[in-house]
Amino acid sequence: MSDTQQNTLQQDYILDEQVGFILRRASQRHLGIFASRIPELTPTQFAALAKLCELGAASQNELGRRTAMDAATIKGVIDRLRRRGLVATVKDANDQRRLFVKATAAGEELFANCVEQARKITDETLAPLSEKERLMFLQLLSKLQ
Amino acid sequence: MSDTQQNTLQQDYILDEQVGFILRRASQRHLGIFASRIPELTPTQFAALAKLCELGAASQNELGRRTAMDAATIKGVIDRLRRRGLVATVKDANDQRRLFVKATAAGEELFANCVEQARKITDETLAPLSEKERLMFLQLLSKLQ
DNA sequence: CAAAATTCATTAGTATACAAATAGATTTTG
DNA sequence: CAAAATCTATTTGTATACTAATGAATTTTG
Repeated sequence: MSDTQQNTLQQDYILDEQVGFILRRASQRHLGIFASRIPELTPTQFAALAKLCELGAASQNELGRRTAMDAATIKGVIDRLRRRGLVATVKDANDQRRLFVKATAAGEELFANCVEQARKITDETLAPLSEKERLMFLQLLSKLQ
Repeated sequence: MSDTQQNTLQQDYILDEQVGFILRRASQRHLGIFASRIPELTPTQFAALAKLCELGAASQNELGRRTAMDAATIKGVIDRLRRRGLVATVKDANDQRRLFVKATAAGEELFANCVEQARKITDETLAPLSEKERLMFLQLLSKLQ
């Protein structure tokens, strides 16, 4: 009876043990590491720039899809990168709907200068794990995408 | 020489393999699952309510600390929960700086009604993993908080 | 005890994130 | 080919998240 009552109020639901909560905390820690190592770009800005350097160029929405950002989000990210002269946009002549985006020389240079820190961000994020654990973790996390 | 040039431009940095990017994608997937199962609360609102039901009551900042939200964030979350009558706030008589927060009867009832779905959210998030993998994953993820 | 340091809550500003609606351009289809 | 469907980018609105600054209250310290 008292067990039933306790469950009605508390239900044995421990927030700190839920995967969503721990996922959020791990993300926060990672974002903190990122901000301390690459203060001039946010993780999403860096992702857009990195993917752009990887692809060469892409339409705005296509870039959003490749970096897991919806149309509204990628628009803001590209606007801010363009304002800083790190990317340039042109209307696609073949398809008037598309906005063609590419990294500028300054954007490519900034990306190149950040890559080393980006690798350290990955290392530092995974630092609490052994080499074996890192591989296992990345393998399991990848399944949850 | 061509190898050096390629590295200068591309640097072998594959965004999709970085832990931060995969972490963000896994979070996005989890948030989608959450929204589909508990549309009446955001994950942070649910976290605040759950922690409040777990603790009984707390000051606003204390609740923020317990749910990994900074002062500015928890303020917004509590404001929105209060507007909907799910929590109530009172000035702490013993410490005039503190704002005492507790769940209302409606808040406790909503939490109780959501707990079952919350468990399913955890299950669905981890569904791509076997039982063994889930334990391993949670153990490793917890180290990265 | 008084000054200094800390804590608490609030505010303003910036940056994701996503839903929903819109308008124009392109593709698909009947 | 014309209508329907889809795609692209934009806009609006809401909700985290964090930084930095502020003022009021409390605690610590010399």
